[in-house]
Amino acid sequence: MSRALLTFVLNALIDAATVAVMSDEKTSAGGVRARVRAELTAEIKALATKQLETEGASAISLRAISREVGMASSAIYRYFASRDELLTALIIDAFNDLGESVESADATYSREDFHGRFVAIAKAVRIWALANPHQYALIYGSPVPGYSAPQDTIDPAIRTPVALISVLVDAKSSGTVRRSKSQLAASLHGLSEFTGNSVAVTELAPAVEAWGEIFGLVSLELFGHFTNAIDNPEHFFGHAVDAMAERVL
Amino acid sequence: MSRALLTFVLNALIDAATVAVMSDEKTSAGGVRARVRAELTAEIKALATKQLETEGASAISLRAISREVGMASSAIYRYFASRDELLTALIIDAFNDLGESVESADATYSREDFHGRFVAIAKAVRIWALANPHQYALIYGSPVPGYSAPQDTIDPAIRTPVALISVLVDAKSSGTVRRSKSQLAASLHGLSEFTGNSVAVTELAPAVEAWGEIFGLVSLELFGHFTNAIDNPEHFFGHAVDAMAERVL
DNA sequence: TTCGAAACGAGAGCACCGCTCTCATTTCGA
DNA sequence: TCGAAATGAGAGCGGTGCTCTCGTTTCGAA
Repeated sequence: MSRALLTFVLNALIDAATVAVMSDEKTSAGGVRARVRAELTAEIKALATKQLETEGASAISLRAISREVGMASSAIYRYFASRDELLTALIIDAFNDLGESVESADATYSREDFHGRFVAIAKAVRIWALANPHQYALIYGSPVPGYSAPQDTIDPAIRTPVALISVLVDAKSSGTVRRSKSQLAASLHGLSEFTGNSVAVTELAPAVEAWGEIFGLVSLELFGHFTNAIDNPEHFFGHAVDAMAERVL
Repeated sequence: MSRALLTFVLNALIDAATVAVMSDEKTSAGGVRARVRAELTAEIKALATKQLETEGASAISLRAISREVGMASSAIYRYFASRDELLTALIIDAFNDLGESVESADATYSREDFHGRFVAIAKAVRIWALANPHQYALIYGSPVPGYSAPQDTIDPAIRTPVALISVLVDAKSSGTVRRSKSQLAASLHGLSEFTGNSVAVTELAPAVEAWGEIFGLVSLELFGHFTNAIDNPEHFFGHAVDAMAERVL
């Protein structure tokens, strides 16, 4: 059930990944030129990633990259039409990287160990965020002013919340799950349909709340809002995640 | 009890607000020059705020402001030593603005209506965030690369979480509050001391979790991570906040 | 195999940006 | 009164994203 869900999402985003970066894809054929173009595109992205990891997103400069790659600043625009497009590529990579970490953490637990899977996923998010703070800020921090997420980013983006909901779907298919008391039909209808209606809206609510709390706690810690307030964030996060799992499952 | 706590914090941040913006305060005396300097400083900040609200933080440009205020681009640096310093001033303003909204929402409920106060505070955060998205992103979004919050910002920053905890402190002083099961002494010791040890660490945990969830849900909604997932964020948020209040109080 | 179209790289240039330095002028306070 | 401090203007430095043009290279279809 959730396996099918996951595979569906995975396929979707593998498709998205192989799509060309420029608006009009020029990487179609397998000529020599196409290969060197792919290599250069990858090199540009790698340099941008290095800049991101060391100096942060705002330090990513197309001119600096063009200098490092050894070509004129104007030539870079043959590969990425704008700085925003480069940023979008990095965002997709970051979402996928986080998603992979989360999925492999999930995979280390028995499919029936719902509590273990839930906790593992949550902790994987935090660990990844601490290890890749700038990437985390890039995907979960404030979006740039007029930035509206391109279609290509949404499949990678939902990978992590989908992993979390999959645990719920699996738990639902092999037992009972807690359900919140309120009526939420109006709010979570779409999400319930996403699970093939296998999870009712009332059962979904605590999971969405938990996702909000996971994201909130990680962000608060990473962005420095817990300094001088919480002495041992890892310890506290572990406790909180435990409590969430009990609430959700 | 919490009243004292609040007044303490309030006084601290009023002090902070009257402190001069430049590192070496030049606004000491009451001469004509001092007055015009204060006016100009305010005008610069107002223009920056306008830019922030319309175009976002990244669009704030000292040169553009100097143009609008009608002076040379270099002269602006007599009032704010750097773009970062201007940003910091806006951050402090935003924290205080949010704090005021939260506190006045809190004040509309009877001091003994802990549930009502809790819900009101949480909803005030969301309402303010939706009304001031760029300000919210400025204070709760990704911090700029090497940005470490100046001392002046922390008092305004804790205003909102303090309001939330104050509800807990008040509830504690006039009844019982739920306590989480785990041992958290190592993590929340400092925060407990902040409440004058009137709230035990085990009682504090759900409140911090709730703060994380409030912040997480608002951020996810505001930054667009709920699009196509949650049909009625307001409705859902209301439900979630209710659940939180029951958990905390 | 030829040849035109597409892709490419370089260079110059535009309009910005944050920030610094110098220099003349104004204001203030001892 | 007079010197020191505060202020504003201007020029300038080094950087940014992005565009346009102009040769050159490569590719694929005729």
